[in-house]
Amino acid sequence: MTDTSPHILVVDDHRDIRETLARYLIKNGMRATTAENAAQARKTLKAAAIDLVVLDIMMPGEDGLSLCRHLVETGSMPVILLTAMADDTDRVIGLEIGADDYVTKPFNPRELLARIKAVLRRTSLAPKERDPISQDMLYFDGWALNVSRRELADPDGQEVDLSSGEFQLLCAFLKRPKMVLNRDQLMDLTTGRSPAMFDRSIDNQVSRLRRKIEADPKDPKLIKTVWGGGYMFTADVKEAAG
Amino acid sequence: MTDTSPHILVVDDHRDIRETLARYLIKNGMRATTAENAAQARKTLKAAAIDLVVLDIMMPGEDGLSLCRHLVETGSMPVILLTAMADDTDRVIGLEIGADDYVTKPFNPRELLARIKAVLRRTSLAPKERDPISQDMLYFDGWALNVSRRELADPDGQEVDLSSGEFQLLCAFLKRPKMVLNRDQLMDLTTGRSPAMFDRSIDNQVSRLRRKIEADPKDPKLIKTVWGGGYMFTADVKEAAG
DNA sequence: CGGGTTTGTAACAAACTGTATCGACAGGCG
DNA sequence: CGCCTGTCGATACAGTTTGTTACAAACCCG
Repeated sequence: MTDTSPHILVVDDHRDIRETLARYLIKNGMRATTAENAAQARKTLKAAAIDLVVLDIMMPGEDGLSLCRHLVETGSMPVILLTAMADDTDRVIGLEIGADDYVTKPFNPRELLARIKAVLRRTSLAPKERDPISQDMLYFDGWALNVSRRELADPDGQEVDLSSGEFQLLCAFLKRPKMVLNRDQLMDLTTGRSPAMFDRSIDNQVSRLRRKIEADPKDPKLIKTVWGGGYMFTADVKEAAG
Repeated sequence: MTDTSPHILVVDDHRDIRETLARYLIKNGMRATTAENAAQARKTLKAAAIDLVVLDIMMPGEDGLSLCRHLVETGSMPVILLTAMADDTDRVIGLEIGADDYVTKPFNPRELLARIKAVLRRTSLAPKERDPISQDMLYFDGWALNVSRRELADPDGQEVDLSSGEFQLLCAFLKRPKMVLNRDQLMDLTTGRSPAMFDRSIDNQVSRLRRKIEADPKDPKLIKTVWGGGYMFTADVKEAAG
């Protein structure tokens, strides 16, 4: 699918995981090398032309995190992290130090393959032409929004589907928390279109969004209605750029 | 609709146009003052607290363009240009010197009102919080794409409707002209999602886009198919940031 | 408390987009 | 040259998304 088959380095201390994954990658037209700890990985990185590293951050000995940090800081080596469980702290740390993506164990090999392809795809585009990847996370009231992946996770880590419009509306709110936004402004921030005369579409989107993120849509805590003024997002928002 | 009604200065040498427009604006809850030439406009700007200027660039005496240039360069006074006819050169010049928007005569007052509101809306957001307005135009083979407005105009100046997906696909092509993009890359550049296994959705979008922008969709000149590789946009692309 | 305005949301319709399918066509190979 | 295989174009169709409409409820204000 790519011109020359990409070479992936799989770093994990579980033998079966790394071997199985390597075989799967090879079966799908890629080259794969494995390493069982950070030291071994460093050697391989010097010896071979690796295109991307898949790395478990929880390993004995030198921590995977520090290796990842090293890779990210030194060069432009793409890194995909494996994190045990959907543990929020790990996830956050991984993205904050600049990993290109992460996958939680136990992972679906097909999904990991897709993410590997996606990262290679992005890095294969000339840096000048590449879009700035705003791999940033936004947190509010226990929720986590991965902007680049367009994924929203509730406080329990459960994923919640958002339509395109709902996602844009939520982004608009999160970028301007605690600020009253009238319907025209929201229209501008989401669709960019000029609002029609008697346009209730924003109201509808707000209603639909509330149904998904409010504990009790009848008594909204996050998206407050400002009578005669518009809407306001009231929760604190914390952001973490990738 | 806004806290304090905005004050608009209408500058046009046609008496009926400026009077009618001023009345219309007042009827819709705004304040309006008129001026029939650039000199008069300058006086009014010094005397009153104007929020936005609607300016005809084709006026006898001091040219509207130079006044516009002055306003844009000195302060943060929003300007909406009135341009006679859908004349491409005028349109380009107006945006290049940094006008916030333009409307072509003969114009629909409702549309102008909507654009005034839109510009005020944007400038009312705190500068720090404001999104960078990428008021940029992309030109290719006689076509003009206004990215911020999401409007596409064909070589005759006729507007062509694009769906959200078609617009994103076209943007992806225009940002990377003369470059073969495979389906995975295009998927990444448009929806951002991981592509499904046997996904023909990109093919469909390409087909739909071709129907709209190719003179003969059966024999595409702009979006070439690269057999086994993907698609490539072949025309020259010129961009103009606003 | 009554009238007018604004908001919530259910129901509907239109538009958009992905999937499935078939036929056409390019390339590989004998 | 002719067949075969993988890829592409086009159509039809279905699921989702989204704007409009309508009506009830909430709200402000006198």
